[in-house]
Amino acid sequence: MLQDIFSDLQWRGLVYQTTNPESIGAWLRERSRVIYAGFDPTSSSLHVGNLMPLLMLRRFQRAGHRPLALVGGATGMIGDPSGKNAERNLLSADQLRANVAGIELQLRQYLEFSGSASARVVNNFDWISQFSVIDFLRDVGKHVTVNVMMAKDSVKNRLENEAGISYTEFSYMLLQAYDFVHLNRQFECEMQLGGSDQWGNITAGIDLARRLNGSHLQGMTCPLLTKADGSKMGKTETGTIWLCPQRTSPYQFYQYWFNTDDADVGKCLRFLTELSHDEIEALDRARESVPQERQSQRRLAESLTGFIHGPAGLAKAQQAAGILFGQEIADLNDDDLQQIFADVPSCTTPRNVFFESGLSLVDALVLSNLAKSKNEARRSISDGGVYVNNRRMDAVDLVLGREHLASESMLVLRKGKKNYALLRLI
RNA sequence: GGGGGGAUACCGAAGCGGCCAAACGGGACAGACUGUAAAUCUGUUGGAUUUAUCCUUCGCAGGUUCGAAUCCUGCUCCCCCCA
Repeated sequence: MLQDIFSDLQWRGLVYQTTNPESIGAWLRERSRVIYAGFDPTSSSLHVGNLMPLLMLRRFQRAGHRPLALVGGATGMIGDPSGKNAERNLLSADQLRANVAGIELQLRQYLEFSGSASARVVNNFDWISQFSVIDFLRDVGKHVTVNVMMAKDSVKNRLENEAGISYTEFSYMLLQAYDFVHLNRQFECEMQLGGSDQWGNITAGIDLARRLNGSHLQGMTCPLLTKADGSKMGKTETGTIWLCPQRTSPYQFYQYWFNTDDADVGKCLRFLTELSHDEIEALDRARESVPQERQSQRRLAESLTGFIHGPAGLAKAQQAAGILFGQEIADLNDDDLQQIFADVPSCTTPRNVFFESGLSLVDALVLSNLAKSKNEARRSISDGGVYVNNRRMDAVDLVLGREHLASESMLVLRKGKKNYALLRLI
């Protein structure tokens, strides 16, 4: 059951460059194709920058094609010069192995591995490591002229740059080109996807496959996911937004998308969700008429968090969002609180003293570093800026006791809108 | 080497014997408003406290004085001009 995926991709603005733009839609409708996209093991987790190719593979899979996710265990040892203006540091073999393992695990989680269009994850180390230098130079290198390689943007930019390009990174393109040839032979893979910076590598693969296999392969690139101000999506002042919950909690992930600028959210909905055209257009209109409701951002955050962290992760993120934005905290247990406030600093106080004589709110604020001095703590309280379990406390002489606990052994202090601290009894 | 100017709180900057914990501006922190935005408005901005008071702070160390950020002596550092 093939769906017309190409016109959907065009509608979403996801088609940047393709081989044979006028016939590729028909080519895709003809029969189920095997389609590949590569993932660099530069880290042990995928990040927001990998979402585009990952989601592209999923879209093709849903439309009835078979996705092939390639982890660059071999190419990662070399370093892709595309889109980089400086030579990369080489990763150690151990580091790389760990990264490959982490990424494979994630890919398995996000693609479908059963049914007629079941996905496959491959590692190019498996075939590239089999090559001897002589074989590689004779069988692959002989078919590519340096003239063509130097004309590719990824190389040209670096030749013009005074930092130059090492022979190692210069060779990268040949490895990726050979991957396509190999996947074509072994899995009948006929199409490669990538970001717009991958066009040179993709076409190199297509050329090589024509010479070595006599086959006519296809390529397609997506636009890069950038914000209206030109900066990259998926980075914050505090760093990269990762897909693994250990590095970026589902809550942080949800918040990242929820805070998307109005100017960017329409593009994100098209690029990163599988919502219907009707729904996306309805959200566009809602953003015009009732921007304050932030429907688009909410839907985007829900869709992506649900996809990456599952329904349970989404529910936790939403619960955390509600609580961190002022909902009163009650009837929770230690585990829930710990989850929600995972990123919030905590402090401790002895249980027996707390139960016997209590702890003054002023002392608690100083203890938790929410206030630098008792004076400052008092000031904040009388300003109305201090909350316990999200309920405003305006009595300067308040003493905290058993009745203020939010769960078995914790209570939540807050100063101002967003400064939280967890107080735990030990 | 000679002459002149300066060092004040998070930053800039006023104060030049008591009314100085120190004007004003920025920043920061709260509150209101708002769309988890921006702008705006209000309050706070050395420490302790029973909010009245005490303690510490105006480059460093001494001194004069009932009283010093303010006057005197020495020291350290910075800037400018002349050689």
